[in-house]
Amino acid sequence: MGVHEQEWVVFDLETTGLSPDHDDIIQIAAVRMRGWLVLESESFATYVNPGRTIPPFITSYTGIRQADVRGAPAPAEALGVFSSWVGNSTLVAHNGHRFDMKFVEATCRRGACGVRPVSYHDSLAMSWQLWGRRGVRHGLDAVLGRLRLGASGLRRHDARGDVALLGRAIQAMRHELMRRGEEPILPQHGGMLPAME
DNA sequence: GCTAGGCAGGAACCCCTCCTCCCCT
Repeated sequence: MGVHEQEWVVFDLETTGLSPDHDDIIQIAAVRMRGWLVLESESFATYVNPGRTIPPFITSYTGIRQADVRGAPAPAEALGVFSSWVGNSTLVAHNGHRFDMKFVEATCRRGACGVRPVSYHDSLAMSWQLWGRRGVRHGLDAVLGRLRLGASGLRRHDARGDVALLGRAIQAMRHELMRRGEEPILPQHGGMLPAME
């Protein structure tokens, strides 16, 4: 299967903080892409109950309140549901190599769940390829700005808004690379998700 | 975009350790 037909799941996590070891997931959102097109109708979103108080800074940053996660599944359980939704697709996240997948793996470890291998890409690689690694910002806001992609009603730092924007950014970056006559180079990493039930 | 933590990757160097950069919430 060539990269063009490949099916991807673009995903994003909101958490109680930056440390995979000391913080927990509070929201998971994802959208499917096929042939470099975002399939808006095939999306996934859930709040996650971290089993503790969400720091005020995180509530102001993400808009996620304690009441939003009350009654939501625990982190390992939510990841299990997500894993089933992902199926055999390859995951993609922005800075996923150093952030999102670390949280996924730490959550699997803490939840002592059975795991399965999964492949993933980090969309930072596309930004590096397009604009050069050094001396250029590659955060999602910087990428969206360079691509002239506005938020258009989507809320940044809500995982649902972020995956919709990241999907569009990936589409636009691919378009920009093709315009230059380049194929996107996306290194494939190996990670894990909870085993599918 | 305030705050904190630490990987990954490179440099220097021959195997590690140190260092710096940058991104995520």
